[in-house]
Amino acid sequence: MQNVVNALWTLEEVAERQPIGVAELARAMELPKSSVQRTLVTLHGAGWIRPTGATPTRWVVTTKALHVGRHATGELGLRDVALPVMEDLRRRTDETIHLAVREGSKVVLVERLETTQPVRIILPLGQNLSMHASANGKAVLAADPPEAAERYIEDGLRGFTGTTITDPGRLRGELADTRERGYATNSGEWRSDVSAVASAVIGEAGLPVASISVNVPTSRMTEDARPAYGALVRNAAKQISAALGRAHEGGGGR
Amino acid sequence: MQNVVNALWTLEEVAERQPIGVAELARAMELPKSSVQRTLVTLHGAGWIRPTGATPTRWVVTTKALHVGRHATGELGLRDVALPVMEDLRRRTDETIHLAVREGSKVVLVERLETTQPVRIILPLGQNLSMHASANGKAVLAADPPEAAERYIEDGLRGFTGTTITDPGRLRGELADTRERGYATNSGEWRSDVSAVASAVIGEAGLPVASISVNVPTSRMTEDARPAYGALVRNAAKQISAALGRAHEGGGGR
DNA sequence: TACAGCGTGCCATGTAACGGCACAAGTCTT
DNA sequence: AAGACTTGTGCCGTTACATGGCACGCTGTA
Repeated sequence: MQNVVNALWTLEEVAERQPIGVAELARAMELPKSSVQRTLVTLHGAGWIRPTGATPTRWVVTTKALHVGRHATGELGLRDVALPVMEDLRRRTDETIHLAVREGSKVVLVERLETTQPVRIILPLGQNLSMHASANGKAVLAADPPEAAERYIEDGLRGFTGTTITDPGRLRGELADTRERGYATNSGEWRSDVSAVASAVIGEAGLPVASISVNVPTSRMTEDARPAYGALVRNAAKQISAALGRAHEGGGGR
Repeated sequence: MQNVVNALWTLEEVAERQPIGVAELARAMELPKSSVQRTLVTLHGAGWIRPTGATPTRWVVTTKALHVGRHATGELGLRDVALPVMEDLRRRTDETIHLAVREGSKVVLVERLETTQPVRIILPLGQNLSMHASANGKAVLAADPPEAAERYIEDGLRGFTGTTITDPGRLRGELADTRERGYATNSGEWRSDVSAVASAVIGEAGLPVASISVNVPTSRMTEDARPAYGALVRNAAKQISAALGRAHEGGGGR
């Protein structure tokens, strides 16, 4: 099914480069122009992309992908279970709450509630989070079996800011601290002006399936606030984990 | 490219019914089991779905669709332009702000900022909004050329709550009021406990490309608040429209 | 005026998608 | 406890259909 793979690839490229035309896209993908053209028409027919209306024809993605993507919360019903807990957490902290799901060796942002306070950056849903330079990533890594964490560490730890942990030994220590405390921290290790605390959500298999975090501008993250937020986020994660387990026991499904 | 169409359809069905196995999916889609099986493996290879790990194999969608979908804001750079305005609007109102884009005869939620106040429902991104029973929809419809609105009206106006406008004449009057005021309203016409005011974002072609709204629990939407919020949302939409125009004039390109 | 870029459409070739079928493993029923 | 059902997976001959080179009409530029 090579053509399906090509079609999906084309879709991704359109999303990345939109608005874009046939010729430019074919050049970028190093594919015959007529093949790309046929694929674009097909994707349009299926409702995944649409022409902008301009001449020459430029293509952009539709919201079809969003429709599909909103189901991408990993565990069944994770969003429904997590949202009330996230709301409560935001009410108590008035800071930005993130929910990220584990996917292979990645952690992806799938839901968020924003603070009303002025804040520097708003991350788009679907954002990939670093495994070793984000609180959510470290929370998941700490809840993983040690072999999995080691495998990740061996791939190398990329630096983002001056405080990013790039030394394997220091990261191992940090993960041990995380396990002891019950929550992970991030002090401007990915973006220097963003700090956070996070705690992993444990699925029925005993493995981390998601993570919830409180995100705070580094300037507001005092040494008093950190453990307080940590305790809150730890309890929130525990609540969600318990609710997930119950959903599987009870007659939840259909 | 029938197989591509089938593959995309399969992806949608997996999203809708996840977690689901081959046999059940094949039955639901009335397609040969082996074809569905091959498609699932292909989608997995391309990274759009993944097995849950359970036996028998159940499939769920990955966050790939989210990655693609976050680019689906219609106009180039709409999100970047709109977010600061939305933040300002939320700061002034402390209510939930929605950004929706126009797509054919649909209006789809693509960005939101939540209030800190307790609220009934949080809509997921990608949610389809009604054209005649939501403030965002009516704002777009009012900014459309009259023929387009008439074409929509002729398809019939579905009722959702007791206050939904299902009479074509009343809707025409409402749209005229909207044009005069510069903002559309919704008084529990889709969900009885949600009211809103909205105003359309006009693209460079002079047509509505998006809409921004302030959403309030019906109990908090007093007769005093409505025009105040209306003026705010009208100005916000005007700001975004102007910024979009400028982006196209200036060297905003890459 | 000539040229180079664009999007679009055609068509003979040959690849690879199709789907019926069979099998192994597991689950519920009797 | 043993059959009668599921389930997911893999094979393989046939032929449908995806492929990509090519040519056309168009627009903006040199």
